[in-house]
Amino acid sequence: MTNQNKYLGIYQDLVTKITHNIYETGSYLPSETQLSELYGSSRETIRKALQNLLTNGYIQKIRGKGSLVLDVKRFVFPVSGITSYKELDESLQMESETRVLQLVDMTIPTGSFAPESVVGDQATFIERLRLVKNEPSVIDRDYILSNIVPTVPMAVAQDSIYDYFENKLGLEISYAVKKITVEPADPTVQKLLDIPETESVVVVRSETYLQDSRLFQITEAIHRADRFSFVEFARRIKK
Amino acid sequence: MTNQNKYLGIYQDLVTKITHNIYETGSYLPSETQLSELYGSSRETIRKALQNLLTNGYIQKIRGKGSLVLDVKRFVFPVSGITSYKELDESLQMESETRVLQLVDMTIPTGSFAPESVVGDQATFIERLRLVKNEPSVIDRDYILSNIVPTVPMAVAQDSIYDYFENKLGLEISYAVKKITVEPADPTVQKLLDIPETESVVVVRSETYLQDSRLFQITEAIHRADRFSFVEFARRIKK
DNA sequence: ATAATAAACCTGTATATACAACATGTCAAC
DNA sequence: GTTGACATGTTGTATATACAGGTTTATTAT
Repeated sequence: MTNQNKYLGIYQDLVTKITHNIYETGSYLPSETQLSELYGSSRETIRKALQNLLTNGYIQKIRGKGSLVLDVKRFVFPVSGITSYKELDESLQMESETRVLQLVDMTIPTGSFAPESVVGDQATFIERLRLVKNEPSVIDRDYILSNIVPTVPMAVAQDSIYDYFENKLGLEISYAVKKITVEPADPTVQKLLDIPETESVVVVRSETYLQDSRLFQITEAIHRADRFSFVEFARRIKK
Repeated sequence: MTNQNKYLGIYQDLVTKITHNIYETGSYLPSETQLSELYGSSRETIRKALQNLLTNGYIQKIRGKGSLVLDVKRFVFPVSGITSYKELDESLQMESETRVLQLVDMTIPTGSFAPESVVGDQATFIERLRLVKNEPSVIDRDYILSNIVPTVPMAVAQDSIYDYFENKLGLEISYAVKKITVEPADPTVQKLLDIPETESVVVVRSETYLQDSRLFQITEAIHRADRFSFVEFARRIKK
């Protein structure tokens, strides 16, 4: 339970304190030296934790003043980051339901949304329909590469595949590349999402990689356009 | 010209070497100690530069092995990060043209896309049409708050407002919150973007802040859905 | 030959120190 | 009263050291 990493533990503690309004929006965190005394660590360790808060949009550091708590996390993060549906569901309490439509082992065919590099590879294909407040909202289609995850139990597809990967299999999910486009809905999608003809859908295609940079999951998420909302926090890179 | 910050200079040097394939995709960067010798710096300074490469998706660090150069930046970044249209245009050479439709001083009205907190404030309103390959693609609507930027010359609106803000006015643009939705196009938009009725558009609304956390720009970018593409690089946050 | 061990190299974490740069309040000089 | 100099507290940068933990290669023992 206790975290291995000091600075990650401090980061998480600060996040919960910010989200629980113990440190309020618009106010400043204790100074780095104060925090280092509070947590019994060096200032550098505190700075690593704060760096994490910074890149995730929790604070803005202002030289000579301190770390300002931002009012940004009030936003909801429907697609941003790498967050599983289960985690979103829990954090937003959005009354969602998941229906597993397909769960089959197959070789990845050409012409699918998967990249060329994995065509012909063995994978578990999962198709799921997500309903929010009993309304169909998203179709999730996943290829899980079998050389990394040999088999995906039905109960896992119904529940949370990320929890299974990380906590049962010990995989370290690290990063993903996501591409968002707007496309016309094909008849299958129209029917599943209960939308009229000519209606467009938002398609989020992503490739997810492990800590050692092995590709292990390819996903296509098809959203009803009227229910789609994506919030991004971005920092400007100095030139 | 010479950068003040050692680690930022190293970061930029590594970025250009990666984008110019001096360090090739799939290969490893020199080790941290080697880099520190190369750049005449301490290992910690190198690590700060690498941390920047990591969060921006250029490399993946693998413990015991090294910093792997990722094949991710091949993607195009049409909306991601805080990048001005001018910068995108230059980096992608996308043959774009900008037409300034409006440039007026006004007070921000209620019912606009700007948040409540700035309604009634003085601002410069800029409306621009972006054409790519002579096709209308995006409508940009900006409120630039007058208490920070008193006036925006026409030539600047035509060229690059970010360059003006940063290099002429010395403003430090720091972060932005962006929200992406899909909405039906109103008749004005339909006409400007030359799209049929019932067609949807992608709307990116953003608030941009300075280093001291003052809000200074509110933007609404309306994209033709068929030309819209958004690529995100995301890292998973450990729980 | 094979397997275990050791060495060498890599990144990850934690600490300590020093100084630069910015913000703010205090106090003296004018 | 205003200004200016200074002290203090804050974050930013750069350096150095030590050890933990993972990877690879070489060596040694069997």
